[in-house]
Amino acid sequence: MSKQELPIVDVGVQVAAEACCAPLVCEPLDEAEATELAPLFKAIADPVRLRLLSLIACHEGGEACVCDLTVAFDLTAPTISHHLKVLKQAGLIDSERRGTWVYYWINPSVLARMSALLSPASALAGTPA
Amino acid sequence: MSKQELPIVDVGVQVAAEACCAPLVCEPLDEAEATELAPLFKAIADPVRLRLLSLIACHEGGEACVCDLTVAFDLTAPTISHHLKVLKQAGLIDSERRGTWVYYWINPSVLARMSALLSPASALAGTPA
DNA sequence: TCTCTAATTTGACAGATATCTATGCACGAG
DNA sequence: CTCGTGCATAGATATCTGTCAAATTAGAGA
Repeated sequence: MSKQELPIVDVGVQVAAEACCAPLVCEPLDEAEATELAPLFKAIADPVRLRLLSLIACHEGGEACVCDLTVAFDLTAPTISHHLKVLKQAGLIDSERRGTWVYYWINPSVLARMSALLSPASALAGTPA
Repeated sequence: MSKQELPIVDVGVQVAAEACCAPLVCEPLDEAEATELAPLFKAIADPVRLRLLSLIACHEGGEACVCDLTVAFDLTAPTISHHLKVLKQAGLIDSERRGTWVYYWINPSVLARMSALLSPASALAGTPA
């Protein structure tokens, strides 16, 4: 109990980096990493963009036309376009124009990186390496 | 500096089952789910809060005192307090006062849920269908 | 060419957010 | 009880964000 009373000030705890993208729970994020990662989460920190991402990912062929996406919302086309731009600038999706339509698909590696960062504290509980 | 000892702690372990919510890529999110999930990502969509979460998760004992956290930033105490409140209201962390100090620890199950949602687009990445 | 449709860009505006200073509250020590 | 410290809240403000209407760009077809 007395142990918990003491303010063991030891913030500089740098637990030897080893893994390429260590989960949040394994090693403290430095300022640079946090600054780089936060915009990724900001990009999906919106209900519309979360659904857009999901709709694109689940769409047949792994890609979706803007017209497919727009009809799923009660929002105007410019607004959908804006959200797609945010997702694209974050690197979460990419797009290509084919004739009249523009198609979007997700970038799985970025999503995987984000997932890994949040991955279970379980790794900490029992992982050897 | 060569701290190798891992703080293998048991932080209120209650890892959510993986099957609780389908990944983004398996099934389109409906509006209600998106509205519920977006705030979780919004909570970590900030460099300061990402680092706070990481610092707390990595801290010895799985919990950290506010005083430990404040010194890691060039921000005032009220600002840190504000960010901790945002994280807590999102359900990502919890806290308790013990004597003079207030301690924060992360809620692994919420983090696990978020990770699972973004989890491997692998299904999608390899499906030419 | 001219016109129609798909999608983006621009400009504007209400609402949210990050930060600070000043203040208040809850402890523990005298 | 009084004082000092750790932390939270309140209020103020500058900036960012989501949305729409209007204008613009790009391609298809007559």
